Amino acid sequence: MKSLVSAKGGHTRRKEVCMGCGQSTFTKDYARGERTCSVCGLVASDRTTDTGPEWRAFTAEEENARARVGAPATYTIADKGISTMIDWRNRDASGKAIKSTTRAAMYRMRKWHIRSRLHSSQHRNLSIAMSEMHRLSSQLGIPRDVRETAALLYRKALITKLVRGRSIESVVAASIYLACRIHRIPRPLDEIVAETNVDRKKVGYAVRMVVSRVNVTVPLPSAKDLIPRLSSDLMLEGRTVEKATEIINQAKENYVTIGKSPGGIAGAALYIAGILEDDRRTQREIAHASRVTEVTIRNRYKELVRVLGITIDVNS
DNA sequence: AAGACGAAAGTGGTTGA
DNA sequence: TCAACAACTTTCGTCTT
Repeated sequence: MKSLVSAKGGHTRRKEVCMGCGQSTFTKDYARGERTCSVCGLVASDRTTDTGPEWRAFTAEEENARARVGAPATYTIADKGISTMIDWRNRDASGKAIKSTTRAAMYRMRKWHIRSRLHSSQHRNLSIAMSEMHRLSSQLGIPRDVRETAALLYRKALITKLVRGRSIESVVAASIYLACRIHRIPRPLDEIVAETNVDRKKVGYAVRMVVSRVNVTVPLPSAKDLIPRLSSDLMLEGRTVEKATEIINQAKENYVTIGKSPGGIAGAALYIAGILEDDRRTQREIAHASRVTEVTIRNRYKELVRVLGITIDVNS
């Protein structure tokens, strides 16, 4: 995790070298308002900017009521009533006739002006939804092609009058969730819901509605799809990932994956692969990354070892 | 001290009447 | 709509490294 963050930083301007140890890893401590070097502990500055909210909230309702961030929805609602109108008369401000060349340009401008305006309530809805979708998918780091699928799903849902009586946000969240699954990069529903202001149940219901009413086949999340994400979170090596994939394939052939949570299977496969390839992670680390408990990892791993007849070399 | 193990009781979601 | 059910979680004590 830490090294991922530091590896990402392409901002050379912001890079600061610690005067104490010569390395450049600083962490902010908001509780004390200090920036300290995480290697040697030198306090770099004692005036940290707290980027968090200045309010406190004790319930989800309060959180929703007080949060001031979110989609700048007002800018996308229709034209916000401040757009310019282009007159149809071919006269300039003083009433003189406009030159023919200018007239042709005016004609094109009018055409596109009208086309760009939002006509029906559906367009209006779509406009709001798309801005929300943009916000949510950016927040979650959803790739472009998946966004396209999500947008398409939403449009289909809108046509089948599915959004009526439901919040736009919940259907948007559902579309993104399903698009991720279609593209075989499943995200846990909770992760998506966490970035919205709607409750989980409503999003879950919207997911069901979209699946049943919109004509799409959504593959069930499989353990194999989770491997890339998990292994990058755990910073495992290539051969370990390959081994884990192999284990999952074998597990599928032996029908031990049915009815089990994909996270558990993927985690267990990575755990075994880690031991076999000498690229070991603790059960706790894996459990945390794959969003199941250590116990589940243990159970799946025991089961996989038993069914697949893998012998674990203990002295490693 | 940290990690692994497993038992037992509790929880949320699916299935079938 | 409700109860049964399997999978999974939580909790906790014990053993191993």
